Amino acid sequence: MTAIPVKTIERLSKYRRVINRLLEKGETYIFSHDLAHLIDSTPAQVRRDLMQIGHTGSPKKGYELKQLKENINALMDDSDGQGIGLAGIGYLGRAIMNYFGGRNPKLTIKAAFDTDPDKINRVISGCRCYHIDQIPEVVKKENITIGIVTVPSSAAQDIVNRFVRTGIKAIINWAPTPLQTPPDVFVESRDITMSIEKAAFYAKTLNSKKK
Amino acid sequence: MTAIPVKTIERLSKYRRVINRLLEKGETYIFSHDLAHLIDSTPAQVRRDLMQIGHTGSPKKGYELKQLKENINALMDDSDGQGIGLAGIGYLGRAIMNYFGGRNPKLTIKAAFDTDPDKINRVISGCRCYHIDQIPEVVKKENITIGIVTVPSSAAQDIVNRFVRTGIKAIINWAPTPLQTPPDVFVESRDITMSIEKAAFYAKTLNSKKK
DNA sequence: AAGTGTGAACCTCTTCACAGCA
DNA sequence: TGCTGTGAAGAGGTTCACACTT
Repeated sequence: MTAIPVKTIERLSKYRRVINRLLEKGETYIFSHDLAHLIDSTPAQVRRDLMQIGHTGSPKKGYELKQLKENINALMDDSDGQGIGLAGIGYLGRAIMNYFGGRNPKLTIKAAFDTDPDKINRVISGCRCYHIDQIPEVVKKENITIGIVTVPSSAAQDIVNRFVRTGIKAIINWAPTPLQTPPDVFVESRDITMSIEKAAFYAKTLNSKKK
Repeated sequence: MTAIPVKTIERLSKYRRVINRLLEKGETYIFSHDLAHLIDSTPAQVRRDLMQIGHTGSPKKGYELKQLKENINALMDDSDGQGIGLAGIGYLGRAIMNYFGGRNPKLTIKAAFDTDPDKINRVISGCRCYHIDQIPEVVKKENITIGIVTVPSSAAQDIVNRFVRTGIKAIINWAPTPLQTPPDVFVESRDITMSIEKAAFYAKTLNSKKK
């Protein structure tokens, strides 16, 4: 058996979100084409993804939602839960804290780090703030395994080095700069400038196509 | 000649950013392996990308930076400039306005839209705020061709419909919900939950690998 | 000698198409 | 009949490997 494709992992996160909504509404089964519609994908893609995680359905009723949710959880969640540490309490950091807080019971933002003395030791958006020098102790104490970087570009590499040194193995970087990390660290970069410039290019292209 | 791959467009945005920095430092030429290192890519990838846009270098000196910048601009920029409209003035909206303001001379956030009366007609992060009912007039007046959506999920589809109705052809969506759009509209979705859950999965996987 | 330009191989992911099943 | 499960084909993107250039 080969590893599950990255793109499938991404979609499993989306499936789970809509499945939770469906279960709350009292639904029990779903067909691949309906699930596909809800995450803006295709029926063949859904069937292929569920095949990857070994979930099977029936031609008559489709996929059983409760079981499917459990199968996705079993693959994606750590049974002990995982902590998240966020560095950089600006607008972007606060947006993420507000948005993500309490959304996933196995995944909690446990600590925010900054250098601004006005923020340290306060609780902002439900999250305790610490000085970045406290990263080693707090990461250990709170079982933090994921680091979020929302500091300015100039500070990003330093923060990442601190995270990596304490053993963090996955980083999400919103600073518009590439990072040096060891090969066994997963880095996801979300580059805002790049997104906007890409959209601008396609806006231009699509506009020039109209007759 | 076939179209330029999406991934190449993404990297061209990154090349341009580092080229601007190099030009400011007075550099004039660069080799593919050095440029690759700066955006965390490979020499073969750089040569392939520059081939796509018809830029050529010399074995002796590499690629001429000023000319390369101009070639990327010629492909990516609209000579008249393009306006951006942002809907949803929360933390995330402000983060984007602050970060992106003045960064690209051909690409300006011209207007922010919200429904909160306290924000309307004020200038926030250097950007004039309007009520969302004013989208049609402001989009026309300011030549807005790109829409950024940072409203809550429940409001996202309505905002997108308003943008699409005024002729906007490219949308960047930060709300964690799929959008219904006509096929000739480019949509880029930046799903924060998905990013974090993906990172959590790889954190778990990488941690269980250590002996 | 040390780089570029590029056909071809390779890899990853998506879609097709159809056998099998309830 | 209308779905699922899946081998095979296709599309898109990356890397290899080497002829060519200075």
